[in-house]
Amino acid sequence: MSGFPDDIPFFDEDEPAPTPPAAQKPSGIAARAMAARTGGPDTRYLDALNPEQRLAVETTEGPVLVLAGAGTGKTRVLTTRIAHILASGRAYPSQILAVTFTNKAAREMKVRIGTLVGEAIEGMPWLGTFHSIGVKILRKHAELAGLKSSFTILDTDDQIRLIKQIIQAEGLDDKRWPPRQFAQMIDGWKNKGLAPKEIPEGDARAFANGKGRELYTAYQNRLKTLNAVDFGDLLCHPIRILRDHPDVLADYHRRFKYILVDEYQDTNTAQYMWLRLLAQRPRSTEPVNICCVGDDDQSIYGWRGAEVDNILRFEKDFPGAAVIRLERNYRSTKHILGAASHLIANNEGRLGKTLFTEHSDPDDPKVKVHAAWDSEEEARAVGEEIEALQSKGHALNDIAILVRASFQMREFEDRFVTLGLNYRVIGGPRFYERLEIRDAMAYFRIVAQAADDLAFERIVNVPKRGLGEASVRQIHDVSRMREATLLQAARDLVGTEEMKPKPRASLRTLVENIERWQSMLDRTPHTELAEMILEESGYTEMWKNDRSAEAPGRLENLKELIRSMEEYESLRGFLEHVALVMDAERHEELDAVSLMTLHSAKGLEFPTVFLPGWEEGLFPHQRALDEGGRSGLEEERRLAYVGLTRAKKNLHLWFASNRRIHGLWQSTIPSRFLDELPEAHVDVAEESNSYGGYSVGQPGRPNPYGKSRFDDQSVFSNSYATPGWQRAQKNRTDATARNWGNRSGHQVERIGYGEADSGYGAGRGSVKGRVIEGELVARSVSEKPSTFKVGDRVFHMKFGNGNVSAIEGNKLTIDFDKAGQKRVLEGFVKPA
DNA sequence: CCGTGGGGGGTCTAG
DNA sequence: CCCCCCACGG
Repeated sequence: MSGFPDDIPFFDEDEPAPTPPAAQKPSGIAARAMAARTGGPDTRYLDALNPEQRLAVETTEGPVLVLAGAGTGKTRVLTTRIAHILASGRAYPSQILAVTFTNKAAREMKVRIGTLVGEAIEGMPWLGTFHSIGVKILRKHAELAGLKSSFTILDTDDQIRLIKQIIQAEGLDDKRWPPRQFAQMIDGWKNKGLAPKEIPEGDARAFANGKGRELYTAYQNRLKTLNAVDFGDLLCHPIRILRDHPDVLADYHRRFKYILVDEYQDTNTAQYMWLRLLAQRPRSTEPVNICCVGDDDQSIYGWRGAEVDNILRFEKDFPGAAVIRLERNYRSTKHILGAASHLIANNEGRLGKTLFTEHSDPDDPKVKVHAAWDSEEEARAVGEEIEALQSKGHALNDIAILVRASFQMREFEDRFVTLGLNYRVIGGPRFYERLEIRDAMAYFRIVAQAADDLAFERIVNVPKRGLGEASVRQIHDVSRMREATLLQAARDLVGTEEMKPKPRASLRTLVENIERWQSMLDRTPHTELAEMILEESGYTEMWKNDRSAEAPGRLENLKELIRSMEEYESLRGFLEHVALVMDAERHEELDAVSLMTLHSAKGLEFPTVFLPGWEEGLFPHQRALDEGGRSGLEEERRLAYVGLTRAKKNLHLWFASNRRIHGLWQSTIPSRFLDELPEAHVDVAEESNSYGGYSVGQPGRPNPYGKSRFDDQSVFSNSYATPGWQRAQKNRTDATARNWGNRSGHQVERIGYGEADSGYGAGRGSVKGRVIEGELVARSVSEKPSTFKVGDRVFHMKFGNGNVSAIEGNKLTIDFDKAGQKRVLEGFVKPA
């Protein structure tokens, strides 16, 4: 039995009242509208806009594409546009569909619309992320997807465990066919909106000896019996429902008078299909009032299926669309904008925008480029710089460090801990991904949704109650035999003699507890119930008895969990929230440096920004280059652009000549992106003392060069002429050349992070002049026909013999007899 | 049934 | 290097 009543009204409570907005209770917009009765409509909110922004706000009818560069007031336009639609009486709040990508963006929009129009935001039920709106649609029409409206949303962890079970059930070796990899494939298919029967034959064959499609089907079936969906389904199910049920679609067409999309450049194919379905009006000449806002230069989610193409072809998709460019930047100095614009100009395939600022101060500092010996040095120097700023009264809240990869954060954290400098990690290990939170949530889930077998499995022996693998298998057997949920199976099992007395008694207690909690669900305040569950299950007890260092923190987190439940009206609402959201705890009041990845920095701004790790292989990231070729490089460049444009005033770029990657110290080359910065806006910083702190050949850190290449740098002043810089340049060119050499057929392979030769090792051979990176990477995606074909028997130096199972450009997917499935470059295999 | 240690593999990045 | 998984022994 589901714990959720199926008749909760999530949908109809927001039907517009039969009276026009101006006649509603005099609050919020209505108040404004009424106040305006005497003298025309109150449109003071328009006064804060520049002409382009104002055009974007007032062009309410028909399709509109707003190309909004970084810092040009994109959010202001979106929120003001909504406010304008509301205040001018064009639509009710519930008739506006506004989608964002992140919960943070959705939250921010709600707040800002709130300040514009008053407190009427309760009535914006369709403002949210693609996923949260997907949930809403799916809950309403769950039965059309073969689900009950109480379905649970699995997170990545659950998803992988489920896939693992399915792979094992097929009798396959989950070592050879990693569930994780398959989960990514499924994700990829769902990003394209593909059901099992729609996936390309090649894809289907690429996994588990051709069982890809079968496994995908089995996975979907399993989800259905679990009454569960994964993230991808939150888009795919609604698409199918809207596509297959014209009456339902027509309903939404009537409902949504205006559609707004934030970050349109990040939409994937499924999201695009979803939007098209809702925006298209087949039997009507009425214009489609869709407004997409985005910036092709800030498209940084290609790796998870985003199609920049969606924004590039907007005008084709929506004929007669108005395209409005916002290029007036309010955020950054001219140096920062100059650097960013110059860098991004290296990309092809842009819609083209040039940011400018009218604000210019001769005292504005140029962008500074710094060199460090290694990553520890980098962290130390940045720490010192921040301390210096702090002592000059600079708020830590105004400082951010943006890294390419999360492993870079650790050194900064370590450093800040020793310095006693406050910092906060944004988007770090997420609150709800923590062990104790996931456990607690599993308890809540099984109570709210009895069919949630994954939740049951997770907690059946947590805390330890003597129900080990043997008992769990017994429960599983019964469940399969009776086609019942694990909980039902467990209930059946305790009534028999099949289990030994001890596990049976403890299973009985558990089942009875769960049933009792379930029966209380509707009549007990949910926070109270949640506390009760954690107490009576022995879960909090378990951590109280745990003497490890983390235990107190975990208890604290559990308290925090209960506390955060108070904001929600029911356990159900809360579970949904957690499945979709739950960013880490925010301590806004604390003055602290922000530490995050470049990806999570999009949309933010800080007066002072540090961008460490500008080295080849890290930024641009090797994997992006290997897997994405030229377009991968361009995406990395856009990421760099995003990073640069986060800064308002002070911008510091760093590279370290040595970095530890998976435990090994490797020497590195400055990022090619540093070369793409305009000298007019950049200073190479002279470090007064940052090299004094380490000594050459310090224990535990062998110095491959004997003497630091930067030892004598400080003799020279700010210029690209320092020997360190020049040597770094030379080093870079040489090594790029070596990579080039390698790629055309020598030892290097970069499958995962393994032991593969870094490619930056001993030099050999050289190519004169500067290697143009575009051509270098373009090779790996060239579509020239492979010399191999599917089914060929091949030999690889490292992995041995195998069969080609898929070909993509010059990359082959090969099922090796011993090593399993790998993707390798064609140059590394020869016919067997 | 549960804890430990060896071995192998590998997280860039949302929801 | 670090984490996860599995085999093994108590």
